Order: sequence, then structure tokens, then C-alpha cells
Amino acid sequence: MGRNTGLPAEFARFRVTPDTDPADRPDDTGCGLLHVDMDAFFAAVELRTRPELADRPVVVAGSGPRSVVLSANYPARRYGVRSAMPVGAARKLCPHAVYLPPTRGLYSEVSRGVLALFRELTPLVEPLSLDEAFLDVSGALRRLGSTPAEIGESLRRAVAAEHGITCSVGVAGVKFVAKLASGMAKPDGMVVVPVDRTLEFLHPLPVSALWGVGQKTAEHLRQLGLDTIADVARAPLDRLRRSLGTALGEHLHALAHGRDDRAVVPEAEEKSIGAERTFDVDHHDRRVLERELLRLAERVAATMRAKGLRGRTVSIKVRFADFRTITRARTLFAATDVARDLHATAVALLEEAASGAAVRLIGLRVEGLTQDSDPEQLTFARPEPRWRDAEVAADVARSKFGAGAVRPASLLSPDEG
DNA sequence: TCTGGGGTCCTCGTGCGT
DNA sequence: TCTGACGCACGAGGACCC
Repeated sequence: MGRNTGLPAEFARFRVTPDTDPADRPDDTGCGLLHVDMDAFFAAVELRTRPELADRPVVVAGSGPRSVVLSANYPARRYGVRSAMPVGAARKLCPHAVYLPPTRGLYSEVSRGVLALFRELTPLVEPLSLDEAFLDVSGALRRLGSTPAEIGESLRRAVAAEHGITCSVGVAGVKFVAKLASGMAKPDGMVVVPVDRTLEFLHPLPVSALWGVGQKTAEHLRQLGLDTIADVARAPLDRLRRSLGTALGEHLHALAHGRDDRAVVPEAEEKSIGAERTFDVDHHDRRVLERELLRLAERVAATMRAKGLRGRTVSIKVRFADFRTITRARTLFAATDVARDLHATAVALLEEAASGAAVRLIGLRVEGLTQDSDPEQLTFARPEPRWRDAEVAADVARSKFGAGAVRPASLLSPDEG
């Protein structure tokens, strides 16, 4: 669901369709990197079982008063409906759209199937999210007897045939150009950027097309008089470093020259695991906040145990009614995957941080992750193993009888208690 | 318009040990 | 014993991504 830049007319020469005359096809020699992006993924998956809605605006979104749009199909986008837009705003723009609740497990399942298809072509597949991935096919060309663009076309056909959804593909020599290209190929298309025409492709684009440039940085660059990627490429590196900081300045300077040496990494290690909840209405009541922290701690700890991970740094995030957001963190003496430990630490942090102001969102995250099997730091204050055993037993019960099978008593509603 | 939830990465300030 | 320089770890917050 990347930034969909669409394909301005002057970029049409980079588009490749099955009907493109071989003489007019952009040269894909050296373009070993593919970026594949599913088109309006959640909405497309929903439409597989409701094909009668295909020509109508369809929006996938939660039902809460503070929900946002998760996915909108192309008929809905014609009304200006976009991902991350508040549902209320979407309803104003497109009241006659069909609003569907998300079916999260289903999207993961389809995503796994699509990734499996990709891995039949190359083991170098790096998922970025449920609906997009990078593929490095440079080492697989001879085995497959195809060019990168031919591989792109065949995987587009395979995704459509086996999963009933469309995707767009960008083919280039480096990652971020492939990603930009797939955005321009949308929907249901492919864009190939020949290596020796990378700058011709990049330089007319606005700075906001650069990966890592959001609203704030784009505004900052515009204030420096830099509107296009060509402007950034021409700017002295020192000036970018001074204005944007060393890391971002160097990063954007390299990208603007078409340089991006990041490799496709099939299995990146997770750095943190967290969960958060936005309340339907703001809460002052400390008990409500502590109960929500317990729920979040249970979720996070269960995820950590399922992945065989423990973490040392517990952080909470509190967003107040005025949208001011704070985070507070504490590093424990030893790594844990026990909800009780996470909750106790989070409650202590909340105690120190929150002044009794109305809270809109509360979150809990664990960082400093290590494998369960890694040697443990010796500690005099070892957690009681019985608590972990109890939580592991609850994991087993939940996997057998469903997510609601076992909950701490404090999370039961009054009529259940 | 009124702003979700899951993450990553970077910068800056501060405390601490050497 | 005091002080400054330095490196490092940690914590807070911001920006960004999908």
C-alpha cells in the first residue's frame, strides 16, 4: 500500500505491458531488483468473495468512532478516499461506498500464499508488509531463462491466477527506484527503469517521492529551495548534512543520484514488539488505563513467547486528548516474556508519567529483544517461574479453545465474573 | 478531516565510568 | 582529589513507513 504516485504522461515510456512491441521495451539488463505491491490489497481480498461489488466504491475500515480507512478500492479513490483517512471524512466524501470490516487473518493468509509464489522464483524475497515485497532475481535469471521484466510479468499473472488479486511491479537496478516504479505502475501494471536511464526517471520527480521524505522533510527541503529530486542531486552534500542531519542528508543525496546499496534481506531480525489501543472516548480513570495495560501486556507477552523472544526494555506510550504524545521507558535487569512483569513495569511508568489528564491512546512496547535460547543474565531477583508457566499454559489453552478462553480475572467483564 | 496500529531509524540530551 | 574529555548506554521524542 505504498505511496501511489500514479504514472504521469512523461513516464509512459517506462511502462511495459504484454502488448508492448519488443523493440519499444525498455532495456532491463542489470535490473535485478523487483518491487511488488498488491493493488488496494485488503479491499481486493474482500472483493474475491463479493465480486458483485467490484465496480462499486469499497472501503475496508474499522467500525469505531475513531477508526481510519485501511484500504479503498480504485472506484472509492476516485472520490478522494485514501488509506489512513478518518472514516468520518471518507463517509463525507463517499457516503454510498460499501464499508466492510477488516478480516485480518485472511489478509495474512493470502500474503503468505503470495510470498510462497515469489520464493519459487528466488529465495531473496524481503517482505516489507503484508502487501509488498522486494525480490532480487539477479542470481536466478539463467536458471529461469528469463529477463527481469519477463519474471515480473509472469509473477503478475501467477498472483492473479492463484489468488484472484492484481499487483503492480517495479523493475530497476536498485531498491528505491524499483519501489517508485511499482507506485507508478499502479494499478495492475509494470514499470521498468533501465539502469542507464535511472536519473532521467528520477530527476523530474518531487522531493516527496524520495524514500524517507515525509511531510516535514519535504517542507524543510522546499524552504531550502529544493523542489525536485534533481534539485537535491545538485545541492552540495555539506549543505544537506547541515540542514537535515548527517544521516538523512547523506541518504537523500545518494538516492537523488540513483545510488541505493541496500541489499534484499530475506529475514530481518525484529527489534521490538508492541501493541496499542485508542479508546473510543478519552479516559481519566487510572483503573481503566491499568486494565488496558494488562490487556496489552498479555498480548505482547504472548506474541513474544510465540516467537521465542524475550525483551529487556519496556516502554509505554501515552497520547493525551490534545494529541500530545509522550513515551517512557525502563530497562529491566533481565529479559522477560512474562505479561505480569511487563504490566508491573508499565504501571510504574504510567504512575510516574501521567498526571491524570484525559488519555486517548495507551501503548506498550518491548525492545532489546533476545532469543529465548540466548544465555540469560544472572540476576538476584529472578522472576518466579510459576508465573511464566501459568502464562504458557494459558497460551496452550488459547490455541486450543480460542483467544478468549483464558484471561486474567481483572479483564473479565462484570457479568462474567 | 481530526487524525489507527504495527513498526524502524535517527537525533539529542544526560548520566556514568574511565 | 578534582576536573575535563571521551565513549557508551539509555531515555525521550520526532519523523517516517505501510
